[in-house]
Amino acid sequence: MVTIKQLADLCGVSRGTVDRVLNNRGNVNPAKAAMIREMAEKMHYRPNPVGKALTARRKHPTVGIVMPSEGIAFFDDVVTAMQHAEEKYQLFGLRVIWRLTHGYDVAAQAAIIDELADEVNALIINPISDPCIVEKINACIKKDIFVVALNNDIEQADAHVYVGPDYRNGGETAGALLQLIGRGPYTCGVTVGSRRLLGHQQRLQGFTEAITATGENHVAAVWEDNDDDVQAYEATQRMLKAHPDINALFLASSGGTYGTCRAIRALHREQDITIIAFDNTPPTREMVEQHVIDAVLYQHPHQQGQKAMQLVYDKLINGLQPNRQQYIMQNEIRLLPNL
Amino acid sequence: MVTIKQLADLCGVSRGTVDRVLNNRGNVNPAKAAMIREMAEKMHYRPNPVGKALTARRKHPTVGIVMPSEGIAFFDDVVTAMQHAEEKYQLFGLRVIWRLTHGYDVAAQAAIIDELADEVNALIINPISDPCIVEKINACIKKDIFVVALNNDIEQADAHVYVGPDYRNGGETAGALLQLIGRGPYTCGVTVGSRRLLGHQQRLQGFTEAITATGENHVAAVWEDNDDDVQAYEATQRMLKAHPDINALFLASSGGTYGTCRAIRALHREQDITIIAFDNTPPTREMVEQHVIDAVLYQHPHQQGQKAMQLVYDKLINGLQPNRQQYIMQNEIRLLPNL
DNA sequence: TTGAAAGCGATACCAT
DNA sequence: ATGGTATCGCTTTCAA
Repeated sequence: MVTIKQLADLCGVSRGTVDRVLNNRGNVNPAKAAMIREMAEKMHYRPNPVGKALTARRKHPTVGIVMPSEGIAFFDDVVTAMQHAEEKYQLFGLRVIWRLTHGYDVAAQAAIIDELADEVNALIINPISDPCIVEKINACIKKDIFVVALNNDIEQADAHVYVGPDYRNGGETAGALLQLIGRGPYTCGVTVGSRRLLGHQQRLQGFTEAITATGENHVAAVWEDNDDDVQAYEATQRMLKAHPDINALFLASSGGTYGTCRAIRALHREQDITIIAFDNTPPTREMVEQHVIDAVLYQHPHQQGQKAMQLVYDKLINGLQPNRQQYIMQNEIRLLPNL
Repeated sequence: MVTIKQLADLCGVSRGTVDRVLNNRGNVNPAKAAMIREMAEKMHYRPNPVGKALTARRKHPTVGIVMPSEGIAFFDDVVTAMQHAEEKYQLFGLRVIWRLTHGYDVAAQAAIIDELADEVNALIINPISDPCIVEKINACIKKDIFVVALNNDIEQADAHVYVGPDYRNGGETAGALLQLIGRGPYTCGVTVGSRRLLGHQQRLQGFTEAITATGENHVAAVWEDNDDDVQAYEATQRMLKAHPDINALFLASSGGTYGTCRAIRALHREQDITIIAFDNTPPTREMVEQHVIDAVLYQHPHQQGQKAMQLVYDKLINGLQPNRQQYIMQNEIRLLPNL
């Protein structure tokens, strides 16, 4: 483990010069710079993260967290994990600015990004899929802000990291499980939050392909609940009357799960409809306990929050780059005992 | 974030004195010591982990890893995760001594512990359940070695941390899944590595209770495979001939899974026997792809290794205590798409 | 018993 | 363009 001091001695220069070279701060004789770089390479120099951490505080390492998490049970768990991480990492000098909002409002999120852009060195954001937001985020990245997209990726954005689920695989997994349960042939209903939500569409695609592969199942209806329990309740009632032969439901939505299940119970269909839903939230758990929901797909909310914070900590405090561009959480199947 | 220097100034003493008090090194006027302690409390002093890390290297922080992992596919993943962690943490000055052995030999493991006891500050060990080992480990703990029991807890041991699965819950989860699959009533066969393996017994108990709760299923036979594919192959052939009505298998063993599945195929019973096995290892995966195994219980080998190393790093390098005594991994249900 | 000072590794600033 | 020095928080050693 060679240090910057040893490197300086080996090269016959001062630590300051080595530091300037290795961090591209300029003002160094090109020939000398080349020599130092070569020596660093040869000696396998790696900056010691502890030394970096000690000086990092001067930059007031700060991360902004932007999540429309209020009222979304799944995000509560993500946020809780990030709060735990904050507690731990603040001992290391990391500061956190929270911007938790209610609902998806492009203008509001854009304003928050603008506001934070001058105060933070890193940004953890659940971005709304909108060109305006993408643009703002690209501006942040240009300003050398380290950006982590959480739970929803930003397709056209510059260099950043994604932490979140593989939506398509969630649908495929649900489809495989439904077939394993073996109460088919299935006539399926699928709920999504909104047709505009890319992730939910991907779940639907994965699910449809999985269950139709054998030719004996099909998706009879897809409806939106706008992540709202009342809308979900009414839509479910309506759709089940229109499609009385539906015998399986895939709840690709997150917010309306409870409303959907209440509708099923009201129609006394919980016995003959197999239901797979997402996320181990209190209402979902209740419906599993009451044997309305048969299985839950779990997307590691805690891991998502923790990983996002850890990436920021490693970058800002220890000067360590992430070793991937995407951190994809597994879709886990959970039943009552392992919920 | 008050520092030791600020504390010293507040108390009108030197940093050295504060350090002696807070680390109980003695040689301090009792009245002064009490005053300093009080002030530290009042100011919510928490030692800065970065400062600790910077000086930790003088103690040559070293962890010994003792695992009978050779030839056990599941442990390969645990070890791989620990190797990745080693790579990262060695930048922080952590040193690792590996002692990976083949097979469970009490005398051999005891000898390794003795050998390491003088060289390490921490020990990550997959302990053999044996009084002799427990005694050795307790001796380590008395010597202030930080002990992490990995994948198998040491019941009668002194203060230590456990990282690993909840075996009983693994059985319960398998039982719940089998019932959800709904090809019952089930006549079950169960394989364990050995009757002496506590974890496998707990899986069996959890499984049995789960499937017999409704009264329509039962466990017809339990056999050992000693984690050996050939033994597993023969035992399975024998048991399925003795119990031709078996229509479900719970492979609570780890090592013999492939042998068991080969026997099933040789008997052409893969269509009518539902099989649940543990661990996403290459042979298991192959049997899932060939539709011999219906579902796999995944025990987060990677997380297990990573968490064990992280606990050691936090303790030795940052001076942070673990915040739990047990880190229990979830039992996850995996099918082909999310394997 | 106590204080003063050096050192860990990287960085920032000031003087040259 | 370059070197020297102080700094971050904590530990350890040496001197008093």
